[in-house]
Amino acid sequence: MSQRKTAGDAGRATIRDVAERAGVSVASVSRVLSGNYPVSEDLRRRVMKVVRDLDYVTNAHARSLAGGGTPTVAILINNITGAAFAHVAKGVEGAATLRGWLSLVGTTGDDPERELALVNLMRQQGVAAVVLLGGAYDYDEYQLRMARFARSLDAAGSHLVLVGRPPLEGDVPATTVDYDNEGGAYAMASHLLSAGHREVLVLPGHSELTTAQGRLRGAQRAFEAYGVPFAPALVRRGPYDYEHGYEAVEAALEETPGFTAVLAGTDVVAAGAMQALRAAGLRVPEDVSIVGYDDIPLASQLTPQLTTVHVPYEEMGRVALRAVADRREGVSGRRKGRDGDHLVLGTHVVVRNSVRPPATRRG
Amino acid sequence: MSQRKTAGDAGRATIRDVAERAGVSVASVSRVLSGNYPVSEDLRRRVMKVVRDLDYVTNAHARSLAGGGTPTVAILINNITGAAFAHVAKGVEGAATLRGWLSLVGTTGDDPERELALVNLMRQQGVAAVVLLGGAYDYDEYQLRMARFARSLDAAGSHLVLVGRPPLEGDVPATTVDYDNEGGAYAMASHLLSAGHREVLVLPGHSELTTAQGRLRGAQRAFEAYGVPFAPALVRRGPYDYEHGYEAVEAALEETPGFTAVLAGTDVVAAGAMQALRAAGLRVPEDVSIVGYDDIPLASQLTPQLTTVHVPYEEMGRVALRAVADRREGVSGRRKGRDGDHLVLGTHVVVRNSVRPPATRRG
DNA sequence: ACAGACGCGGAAACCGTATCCCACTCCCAC
DNA sequence: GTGGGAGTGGGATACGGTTTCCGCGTCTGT
Repeated sequence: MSQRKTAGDAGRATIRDVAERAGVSVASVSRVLSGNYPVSEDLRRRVMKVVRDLDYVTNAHARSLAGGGTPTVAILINNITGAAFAHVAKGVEGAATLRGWLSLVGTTGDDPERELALVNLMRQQGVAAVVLLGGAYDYDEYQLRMARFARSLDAAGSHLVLVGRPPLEGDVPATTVDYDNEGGAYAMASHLLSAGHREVLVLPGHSELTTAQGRLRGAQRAFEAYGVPFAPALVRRGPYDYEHGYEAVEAALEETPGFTAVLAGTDVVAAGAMQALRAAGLRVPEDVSIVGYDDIPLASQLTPQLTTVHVPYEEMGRVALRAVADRREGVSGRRKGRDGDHLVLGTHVVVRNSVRPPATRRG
Repeated sequence: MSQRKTAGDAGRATIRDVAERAGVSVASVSRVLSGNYPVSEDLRRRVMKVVRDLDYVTNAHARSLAGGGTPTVAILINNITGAAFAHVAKGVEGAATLRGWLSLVGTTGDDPERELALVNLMRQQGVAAVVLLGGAYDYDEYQLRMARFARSLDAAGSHLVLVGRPPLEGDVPATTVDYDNEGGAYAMASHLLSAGHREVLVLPGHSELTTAQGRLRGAQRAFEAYGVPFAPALVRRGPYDYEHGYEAVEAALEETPGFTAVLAGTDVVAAGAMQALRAAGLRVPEDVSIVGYDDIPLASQLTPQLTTVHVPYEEMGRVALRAVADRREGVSGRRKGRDGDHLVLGTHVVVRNSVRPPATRRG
């Protein structure tokens, strides 16, 4: 007596239990369930009945081990709570589910250690791809770190996808899905300038954050194009959050008043800025105009509704997953990774009603 | 010649590759890596060097199959984008990562079919628990469906956790993490009534949504306690979104003007309502007061900042995971599932500045 | 110096599934 | 009636680890 599991007891039913109970072989059950092999109608019925009776589901781990298995994509994100990247995650997850893929999610909380740990964890899981969301901090070490991730994942048959970050330098096996960050900032700043604003408070974000760098560059280019001097005193840096927007405006009103518009690096920053202006008794947009960036739902829910730059976050997520899926299909070329490595999506200004020409008050 | 994989080629390195290259047995490598067995320092060093050289990670599927493996919790959610439930997800994920657990995430998009498919998928994955987020639609079929999920998962050694929904009836193996929904609504409505408001526009949400039912009940109880008649004409139903808030107020201003306050079922609905009032030339809170529910970041970012009910969403997520983890430790009692089955967290009103006593204008 | 005990390395069984390959059956055509 | 072909069932094996059991070597105590 081999004393196997006393049937029907604890744990889940195995394919053997099903086979035994249906009086067929294990292989037949597997074939009925995977459906990629012809079986008689009678067999199918018998097996399916037992499957329903036992409420049997195949063990995904065993299945993956044996070669099959549902592909899984890992989503690594700083903070699920951020509206912008939640939308990207939604795009990835939605596209994944559509193809029957699974989505693992991990949050890094801006901690490089945790990021490393998570990438390794995902590597263990044998994920088809790791999608890294969010602007990166452009430390020296960053490029090396990411390159190592990329090669490591590539060697394990997986793939690294960077969303919303600039592409990696050199011949690194990674895909980047990006948006025209600088172009959006250029257009947004131009909008303000063409409305007549000349003294603009700029809140671009942290200087190490690649996203912030791009947005600032775009704004600068616009100022140059309009021949308007870019006053460093009117640039205030800080994190992409509500509090920063509030405090920056508060401080600017104190130290460098006279600006007629605020160019915020983010809708959330713009919201904080708007609140601070109100608290100081200024009206938006009558006294001061404000623009944001991202076009998250908040932008259209503020009063006045925010003129901002639309970024196709959810589509970026979908595109990222498609890139991975396509690459997985086209295993023919083997060592490719040439095209489709860097996808850039467009942005555009959404005009609402937080901008007016400046009141004629400075002299 | 057994013609195994030509070492160092495609795919990931196996434990055998490591063993071979280090000149030790497979078992030794496993022991070094899992660390649950004494090994000599020399062996450890030799193995670890090869592990680093090969950038080896264990195959999670194989490990799970063999009994070990990292526990995984599945988070099923209607829409990641919703701020409230994103916070719950964050709580679950954070607590999971803290314990070295993994988080799978799936979105159901309010589709029962997809929910079913996802629960089955998660069952295949052998997850330690399935956490279902969000208010439920109280159809007749719902209770049966959930009970089936619960039993099914329980039989497979997993567990169902309902967050933000009322508990299941009968002896169902599921855990519920809830908050004092009705109590919060009672307190919120009382706040409005004690400020002197008598004509209150109520936007409770969809009548089939359990969350909405609770919030409406709480409000009604408060009205009764204050001896204020609850006017059905001033109740407008609809989805929990910005547009509904806007349109409901628009319609109410047309059909049943004279209300001095809006009791919104959600902060987002409140935001819509606020916008509509402004569009109609009314000031908040001077002409009309508004209160929300949920206390998402948006609430404090609006102008004026919204008085609302704080719901400990992130903590609910943490509590949910802890409940699962505890249950998993305490396998001693075997057939328990008695206590800890229904956890209720408290809510409280957060007073900001969207409420004022009604202007003396009605006669 | 010898016996016993302890520590550590290695072979093999097993986890649950998919699949290759072979054998068997049934049917049809010659 | 028999041979061949098509179609279906079943046994064996691989997937990558973990773990148990066993054996050998060395250290210690008397």
